[in-house]
Amino acid sequence: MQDSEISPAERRRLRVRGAILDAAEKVFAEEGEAGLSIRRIADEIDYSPAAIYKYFSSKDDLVDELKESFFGRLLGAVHEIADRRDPFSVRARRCMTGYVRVAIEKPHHYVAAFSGVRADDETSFDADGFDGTNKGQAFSVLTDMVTEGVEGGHFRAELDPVNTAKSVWASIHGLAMMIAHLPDFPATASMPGGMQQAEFIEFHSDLIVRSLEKTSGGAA
Amino acid sequence: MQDSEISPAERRRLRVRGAILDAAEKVFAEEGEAGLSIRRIADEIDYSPAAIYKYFSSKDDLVDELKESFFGRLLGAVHEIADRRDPFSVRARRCMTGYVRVAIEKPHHYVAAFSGVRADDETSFDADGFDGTNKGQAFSVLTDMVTEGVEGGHFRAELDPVNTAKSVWASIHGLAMMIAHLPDFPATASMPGGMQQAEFIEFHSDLIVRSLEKTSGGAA
DNA sequence: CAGATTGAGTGAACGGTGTTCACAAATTGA
DNA sequence: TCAATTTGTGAACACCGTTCACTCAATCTG
Repeated sequence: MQDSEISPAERRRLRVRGAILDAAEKVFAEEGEAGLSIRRIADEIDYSPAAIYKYFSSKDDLVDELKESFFGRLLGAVHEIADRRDPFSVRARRCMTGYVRVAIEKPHHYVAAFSGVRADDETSFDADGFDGTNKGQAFSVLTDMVTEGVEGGHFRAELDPVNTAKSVWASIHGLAMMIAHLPDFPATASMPGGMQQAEFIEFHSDLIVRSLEKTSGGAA
Repeated sequence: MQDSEISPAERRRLRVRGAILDAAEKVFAEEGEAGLSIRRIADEIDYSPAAIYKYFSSKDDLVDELKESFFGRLLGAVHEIADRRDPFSVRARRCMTGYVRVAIEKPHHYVAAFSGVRADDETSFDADGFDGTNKGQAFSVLTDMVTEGVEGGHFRAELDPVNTAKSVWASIHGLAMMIAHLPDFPATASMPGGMQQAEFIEFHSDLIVRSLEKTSGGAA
């Protein structure tokens, strides 16, 4: 593993490429996709707009890389939670709350990550990791969790892991989107004892897990 | 109710305004917000781009009207379902399936309707209709439904209507967004007995209702 | 009816966007 | 040292939303 493997030219190239991505990331996080322009990035790194096209074939390409890397971080967070040795029921809940929490840390990223998926010809949703994309892997974490829940007797036996995982994902995705778009979605404004954001995320996750569990009964 | 109330000039103005909205609606439905430009609309109705600014103060204004009208239709559909005299449990499920079904009829509209909400300073989510917007009303339908479910003994008594309605809304919103972005989200591609879209929407709605119900138990 | 006033519609322009292209400068390889 | 490849640039193209001075037709008023 000698770093003399890559020439100084390549290293310099990677550094500039990184600087472009960093500048883009910064602007994107603060002002979203709308505020991000090639000329703005160029300004930020003191290059001419045209220079960026020596590193990225189009703005979409550049933005796609931002999205993928964000999704990677999101996936990492969920994985990290899923791998913990907590009891299943708390682990399942934490997967969901963790997903939402990380997702809304960068609202613009999360929203954008789902905005331009039209291009994907075949994002097949099979049971296993398949298509190496981060999105695919995030999904397989969910199917694994459902399978474990069913096999461990926590979840209803008739639940199909793939469809159930999709439903669960849709539900937490919905909350993440809601909060990303209207940040004070959970805050029940005029209600004195209203829920804080964190509390609401837990409430929502709890409802989802409940919908899968065998025993429910309102144990007041 | 004599139509001589409005002058021919006003009528003509309304007709042109309508033509602009119709043209915009058509382009928007087919190509989304990205494909919609003032010049494109102007072309479509054989006017100059500048003419449109005699009817709308900005493109955002125009698009906002498209969104609001779409949300109105969505609200109408859900209301219509909520008012039916079906047994509660099927009515509750139909509210959700209906919402998703109508939402994804015009994916671009639905996505856009949630995209630019940042401006709303105070979309307070109280228990009642409040803020006359369509969004607000759609929400109140949900709180009413939860309240009815709790009072009727179908739902767990400890559920707070406002928070529960928000959670339910987030869940169905998530599915609608998923399908809007990746249309074959439910289709389990490589799985032979995979679910069709309609079937999956019902599955998802069923899971949501189950999370609220008192009795669950896996009655296989 | 004549004249003044309002409003609709226009073409041209401004500043912004993503992107391309011919060209200069610098770095690399022989 | 000379050739070749790559990096960076400035100017341009086509598009965007928007504005503004302008024309022309319809309307209201005396």
